[in-house]
Amino acid sequence: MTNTEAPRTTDLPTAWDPAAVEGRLYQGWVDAGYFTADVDSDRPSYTIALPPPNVTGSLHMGHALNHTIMDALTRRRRMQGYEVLWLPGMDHAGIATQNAVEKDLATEGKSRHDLGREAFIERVWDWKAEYGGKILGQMRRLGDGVDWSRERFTMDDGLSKAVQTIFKKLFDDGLIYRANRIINWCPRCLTALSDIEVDHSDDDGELVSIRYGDGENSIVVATTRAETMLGDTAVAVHPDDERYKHLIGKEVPLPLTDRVIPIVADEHVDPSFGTGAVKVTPAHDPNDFEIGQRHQLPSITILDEHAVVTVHGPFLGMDRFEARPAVVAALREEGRIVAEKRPYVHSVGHCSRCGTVVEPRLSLQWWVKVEPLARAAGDAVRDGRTQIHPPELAKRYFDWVDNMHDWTISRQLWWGHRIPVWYGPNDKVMCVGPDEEPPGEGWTQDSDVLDTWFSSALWPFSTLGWPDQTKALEKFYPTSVLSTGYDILFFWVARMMMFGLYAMDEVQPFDHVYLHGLIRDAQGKKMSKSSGNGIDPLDWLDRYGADATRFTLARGANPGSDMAVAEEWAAGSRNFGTKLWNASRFALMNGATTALEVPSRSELTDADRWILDLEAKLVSDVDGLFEDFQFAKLCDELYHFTWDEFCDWYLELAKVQLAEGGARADATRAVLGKVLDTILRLLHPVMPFITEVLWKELTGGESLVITSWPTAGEVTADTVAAQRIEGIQKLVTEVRRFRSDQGVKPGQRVPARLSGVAEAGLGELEASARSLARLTEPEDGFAASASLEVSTPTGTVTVELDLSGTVDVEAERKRLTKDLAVAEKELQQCEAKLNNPKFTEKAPADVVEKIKSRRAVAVADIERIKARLAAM
RNA sequence: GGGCGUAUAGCUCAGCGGAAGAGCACUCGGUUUACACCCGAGCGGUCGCAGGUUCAAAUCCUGCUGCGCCCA
Repeated sequence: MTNTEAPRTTDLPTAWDPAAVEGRLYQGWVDAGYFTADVDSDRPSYTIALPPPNVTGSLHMGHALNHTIMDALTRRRRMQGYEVLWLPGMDHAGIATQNAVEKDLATEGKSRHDLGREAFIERVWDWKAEYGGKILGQMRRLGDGVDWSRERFTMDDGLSKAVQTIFKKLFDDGLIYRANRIINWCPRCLTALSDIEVDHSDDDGELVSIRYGDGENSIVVATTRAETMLGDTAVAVHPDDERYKHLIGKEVPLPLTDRVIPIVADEHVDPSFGTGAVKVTPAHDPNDFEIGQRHQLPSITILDEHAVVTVHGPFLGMDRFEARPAVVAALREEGRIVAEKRPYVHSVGHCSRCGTVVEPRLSLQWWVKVEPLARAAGDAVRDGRTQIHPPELAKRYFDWVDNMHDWTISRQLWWGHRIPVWYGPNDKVMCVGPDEEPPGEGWTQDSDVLDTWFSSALWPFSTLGWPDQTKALEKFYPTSVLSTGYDILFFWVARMMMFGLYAMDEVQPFDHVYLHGLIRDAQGKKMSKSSGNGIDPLDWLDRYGADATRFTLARGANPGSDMAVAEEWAAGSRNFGTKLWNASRFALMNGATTALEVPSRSELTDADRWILDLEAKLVSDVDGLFEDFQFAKLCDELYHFTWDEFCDWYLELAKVQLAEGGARADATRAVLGKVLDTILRLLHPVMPFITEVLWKELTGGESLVITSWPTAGEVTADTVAAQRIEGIQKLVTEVRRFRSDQGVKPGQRVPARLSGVAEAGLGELEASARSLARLTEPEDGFAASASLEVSTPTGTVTVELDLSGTVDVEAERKRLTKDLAVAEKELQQCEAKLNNPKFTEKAPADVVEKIKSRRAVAVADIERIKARLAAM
């Protein structure tokens, strides 16, 4: 604390320039070690594992929102005295990164196969060193208070060891197996994909009906993928379908081939869809595969890994999209096309990484048997070990984990964690643990790598040193909160839950899951490259600063619901920062300080007590809203208090108190200092930069980052002060309204005589009221040319003004007529209720009382206004 | 096809049983010694539609319609 004697001046520049200050400030915090977590601390821990961004990615609005939330949460806990660990890092993004490097290689006319596996992987590491992790620098610009000393990457040695450890454990427990099944295959990335790496969209296609067989023994099937008929091994119908009962068990010749295929009965066929008969291609459709299994049908693969036709004949070598019309044309030639529908809109799966249409493909892959893991993941939420916010989304989580399909984890890539399984002579298979030697001669390792999510599912504990029993793990696991968008609840949250519970002896990976909404444009539309409505957060950081960007995002963050953002929102937040800046400058120029003790309540003015009470309520509200993850609401409260209460009213009232000088001015400086101090502390988690600068100037303290969070004390209900301020606000507002209606310039001072002020208990505030309403004392020759009566909670005040004769009677009549209409409507509503005996009988007494007093006020207002109008 | 959510001022959203709110936009007036990124005043809504419950419904229930999301 400084010994600054009030009043003093301030060195604060006249405007807040974020670009000039933020970088330096941030580096200062990092250098001071404020964000470094201490495992040996005896403070309670608070941990957030940053959802690792993709190593190839850069900061987008979704990140900016999520990072703002996590930073706000951790900064508050740090101020509350927790040992905070916010752990940063990235994932290796198998497909995306490999694609990026292969694209690079392609410009040199090379493929990864030209380099060979080892050289290629080296090349990826080089690429990462040079281009990867752009986002880490962008996080600094946002102000993320992460512990950089603990930064992790999913391909690090330690995390790779964690991957191998859990793979071995799952393998030994029989939860990992290898099976030949239909998987989602990307013919461009040349790898398997899990269900959730496939995006479905409604695309234009075609529906072609084809007749198999002839005459009575013929049957018509419909398909959107005519080319797959080359791999048909049956036609299926529902067993109860009267139309086809006679055909069950018979065979039909398959057109364009020399094969005949059976007609089988299967309960899963929907008789009402199409013709009720479906062609069965077990090697190229997941449902057909199941039918094939049930009826022991052969699977004929007709497409290679690039989705090029491999069956001999006229279609050999054609791409699937080329083969489709060719097959239809050939069938038409034979007169087998019964109907064609184009366009036929249907759901088509696309690779989430490259957009290529996914090809269901029969292949041998590694799988995680999720049933026991998913049940545990559901239970952890069901029994409250992990809480989902907002709770409505828990249902979606249960729907997912309770109906989860086994997870394909092998990827036909080079960049990633290689599957630690070796194949030896006589079909021997061996899974190698992290501390074991791979088998020697005659054994080869599986060439595939693991899904990136397999390693990021370990993130909350692999980053803390698992499988070693580290102090960090002991101190910081389970993590406190996982914050992420609800869109990756399934992708990632469920998987972290499964692996966390499994690896950590049923201890959940996080106590709370906070799910925020998605960012949309000003019209509520999804941001996308194609519609060009995306906003780059870096642009906002450049033009409005980190605080404004963060405040905009936090202010829109209502739990679980999407938020629209636009330029104007950021500008509004910037304006708020400027307002805070200027208010602080004013306070400091007038000697606001935290070095002076706030005097006891009896020595304070109504205005002082009023603002202090509001401040206490603000602390309590904001504190509670933080606990509830209600970022939008807490931002709104802070905005409203700062601008509408503190700036618009208290600062104006304080001007009069400061002008009084002496003890009154000193008390005011103390109150200004206290309230401002609280505002800055409360705002710091969301707007760390501007609050830091202002707070240091106000208090001379080291840093707001390590200053204590305000504690919610007793909220005093000083109704006298509250009513008097309400009265003075009413008085000032009515005078302003009158002046505005009368066309009196805002700055023009008007002589006025006030009566009834002391009787209403507003004597102490009269000077303030005059200052705010620009009213001067009546001078010699004062001649009231207009007057108005203002009813306040504590009495009616009459204001007589000398407008030098020029009174716009028509404007005044209009104003009074409008007031009268409002009062009459009010009276009518109150009477309607009170005249209803059921209301007076059944409604609670306090409600009836309230309506009665409202009626009384309305009656008095009507009487007063009517008298005025009559007198005009 | 199944499930979930939502419909409130021109726009984006709060409010979720007892007097319709905010931000932005808009209109008018302002060199008021913190701030024009500002100040003051104002305009603007039968709370999607139709029923029901209740003394009382934007708020609870039912149906309908529109929109959105997830899953198949």
